[in-house]
Amino acid sequence: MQNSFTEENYLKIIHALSGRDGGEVSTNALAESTATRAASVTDMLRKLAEKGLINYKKYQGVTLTEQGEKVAIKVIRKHRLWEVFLVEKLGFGWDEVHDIAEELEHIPSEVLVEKLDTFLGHPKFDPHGDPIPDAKGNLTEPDYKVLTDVQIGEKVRMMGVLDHAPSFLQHLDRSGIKLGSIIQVKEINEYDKSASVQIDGGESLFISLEVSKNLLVQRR
Amino acid sequence: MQNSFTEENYLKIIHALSGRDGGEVSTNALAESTATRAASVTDMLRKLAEKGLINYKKYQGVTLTEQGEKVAIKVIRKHRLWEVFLVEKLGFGWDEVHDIAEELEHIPSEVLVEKLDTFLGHPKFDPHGDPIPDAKGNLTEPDYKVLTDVQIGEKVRMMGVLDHAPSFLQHLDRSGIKLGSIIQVKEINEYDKSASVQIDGGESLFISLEVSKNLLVQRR
DNA sequence: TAAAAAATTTAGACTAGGCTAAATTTTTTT
DNA sequence: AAAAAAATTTAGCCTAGTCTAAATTTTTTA
Ligand SMILES: [Mn+2]
Ligand SMILES: [Mn+2]
Ligand SMILES: [Mn+2]
Ligand SMILES: [Mn+2]
Repeated sequence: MQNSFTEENYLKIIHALSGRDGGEVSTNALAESTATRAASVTDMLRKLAEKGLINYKKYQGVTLTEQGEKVAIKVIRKHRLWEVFLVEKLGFGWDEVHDIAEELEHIPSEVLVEKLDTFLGHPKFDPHGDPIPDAKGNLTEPDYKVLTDVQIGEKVRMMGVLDHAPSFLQHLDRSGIKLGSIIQVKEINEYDKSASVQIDGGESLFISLEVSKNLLVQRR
Repeated sequence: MQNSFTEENYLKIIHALSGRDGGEVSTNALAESTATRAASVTDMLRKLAEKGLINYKKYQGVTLTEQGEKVAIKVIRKHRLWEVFLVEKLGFGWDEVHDIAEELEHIPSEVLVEKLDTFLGHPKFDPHGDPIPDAKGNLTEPDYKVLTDVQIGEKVRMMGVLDHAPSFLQHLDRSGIKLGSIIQVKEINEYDKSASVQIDGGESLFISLEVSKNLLVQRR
């Protein structure tokens, strides 16, 4: 049978929280991410386990089954493809598309997704630098590093963000930092770990530790 | 407050059933169109009346209030714009898009609709020839006539369909009849009212009364 | 114009998802 | 190794939307 919006959201969130290692996700973590109460999460977990989408033993946390993983990845694929559409075709800013994609990701129809993918030219990454799973369900997370791990003097390329909040993305816009930007770390302040960086060889600017922690970059 | 998917569907269906004259719609008609039972319709009508979206007095049938009409027209606008997108941009056939648009029409976000409209070049009609309401909520139904009302010898242009069923649309595809086709009525059989017509000056074909009744055309 | 038929509403119940408060289990501290 | 704290589950309840069966109102028919 079909999965509901709510079930799909749970699966997607379990996928995100269990990380690349596929570790157990706690009831409380899910309650936080779904903005519901722990008791409600427990109910849903029973149902998802019933449907064979998660492995769940009371008090032990949950992981996705193979089947649950497949569903989660399909939702993620749709979410990211729609984000590309919204930015590339409709002209939305990267800070505006998350909530809309959160709805569009639940529109059923395999053929719709594949036609959309073709229309967009089979993009590999979404507007935030996140990888788009392919039609077969393969999702490979590139191993970028965080800007805080970059040495002084090093030049790296901006590849993505950890924080997807509109306020953070807008802050990057105002700082002139975007996907593909070349960032050279000039100096790091001992006191607050803020950094002085140069973007695309332009003028220097200061960025806080909070910002550095949320920038994914790649050595070139 | 926001209206639910279900509420939006009811409003849209009430709009369709009350026709250009805005007449009362019966509980049973709604039950049929929503594929629910009359008792369920009654419950929903109480709720919609409560929200000021319909005029409802027990046993009297319903009409849309001005506010309800506005909501219905917004949903119709979204439905038809998404259908244009699916056909023009993604390459779906006109027989394949209705169910998908039935879901997409409920995605909220005014700005999404307006950007989509711009992206599509402000289309005036959807793939079935139905008029698309403008951003202000103006919806003007062109007054086409049905092919059964066309005299022998007359040449008309195919402008739309009354039946939107995939099977009917596919039948038209196989017959080579599409929006914009020039149809000349050659002969009408007394017995079953089937007609012999010529499409775009090509070879003649027979169409049944059932087909003629569902073709909207315009004198040229 | 009264009886029969049809349409509609009311009553009572169910499922999905959610909540609060209380009970239970696990984990952390002493 | 208890006791205390934190996490999780259970119990009981709520709303939206749906259903069936019964009651009521309107419409049709005789
Ligand atoms: Mn979602
Ligand atoms: Mn994204
Ligand atoms: Mn719909
Ligand atoms: Mn249409």
